[in-house]
Amino acid sequence: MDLRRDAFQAIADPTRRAILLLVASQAMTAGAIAANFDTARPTVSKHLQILAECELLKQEQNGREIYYHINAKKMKEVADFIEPFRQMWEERFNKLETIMKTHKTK
Amino acid sequence: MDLRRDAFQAIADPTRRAILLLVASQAMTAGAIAANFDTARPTVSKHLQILAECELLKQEQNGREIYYHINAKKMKEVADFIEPFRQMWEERFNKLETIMKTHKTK
DNA sequence: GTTGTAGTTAATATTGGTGTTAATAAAAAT
DNA sequence: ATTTTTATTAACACCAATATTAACTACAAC
Repeated sequence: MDLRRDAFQAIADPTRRAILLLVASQAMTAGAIAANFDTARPTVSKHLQILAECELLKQEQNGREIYYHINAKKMKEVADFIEPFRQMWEERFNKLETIMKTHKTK
Repeated sequence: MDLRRDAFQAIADPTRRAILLLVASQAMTAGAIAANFDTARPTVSKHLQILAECELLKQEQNGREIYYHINAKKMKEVADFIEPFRQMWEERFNKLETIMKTHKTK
C-alpha cells in the first residue's frame, strides 16, 4: 500500500496544525515548540519530522540548536484542492446577495 | 470507536478527496460513485459514511436510492486554517513584485 | 409473496500512526 | 576532559483507520 506522506496527511493531526500555527509567527527550536504542549518531547520531535518530511517545515541548524521555519508555500497544495469548492460556496453567496439587493431597491 | 471525525481527517484520504471532486459536479448514488474506483463497494460506502458524518456530503433518499450531494461550505473550516499561511506566501510575492517595480522605474 | 437490485452493517485482518521510556549524538559551558 | 543541555533515534505497546468477504435490510417489479 502507499505510504501517504503529503500535506493533507500532515494537517490531519490537530497537534501538527497547532505546531504550524505556532511556528508561523516565528522560527523556533524543537524544545521551545514542545514546551507549548503536554506531549513528551520525542513525540513532538516525531511530529516535526513528519512536517519536515512533507516540507511544511524547514530545518536550519544553528550550532547545537535546530530552528524550524514555516514553509507557507507548501500549503498551496491544500489550497488548490479547496479552491473549486470555495468557488461553489461563494457563488451561492453572491446569488443571495443579488437577491437581497433587488429586494432593497424595490 | 472512531474518534477524530472532522473535515481535516476526511480529506486526508486520497480516495475521499477523489469522491468529493467527483460528486462536486453532480449528485450521485453510492453505486455510481463506487463504479469509479477499484475498491470494493462496502469500502466506498464507509468512505461516504465518513464524509457524511463530517458533513462534507449530504444524503438524500430517493426511493431505494440514496443520492450524495456536496456541501462545499463545510470546506471553509479547512480554508480558514490555511488563510493565514496564504497571506504569508502572497506577502512574499508582493514584496518581490515591489522590488521588481522599483527596478523598472530606476 | 418471491425475485432482483441498491446499499449498509458485521466480523475480521492488517497496516499505519501516536505516544512512552530509554539510549544515543552533538555542541556549549565549566 | 567532563558535565550539561539540546535534540534525535530505537524499541516497544497501543489504538485508529483501511480494506476485504459475507450477511443483512429495504425497496420495487413481477
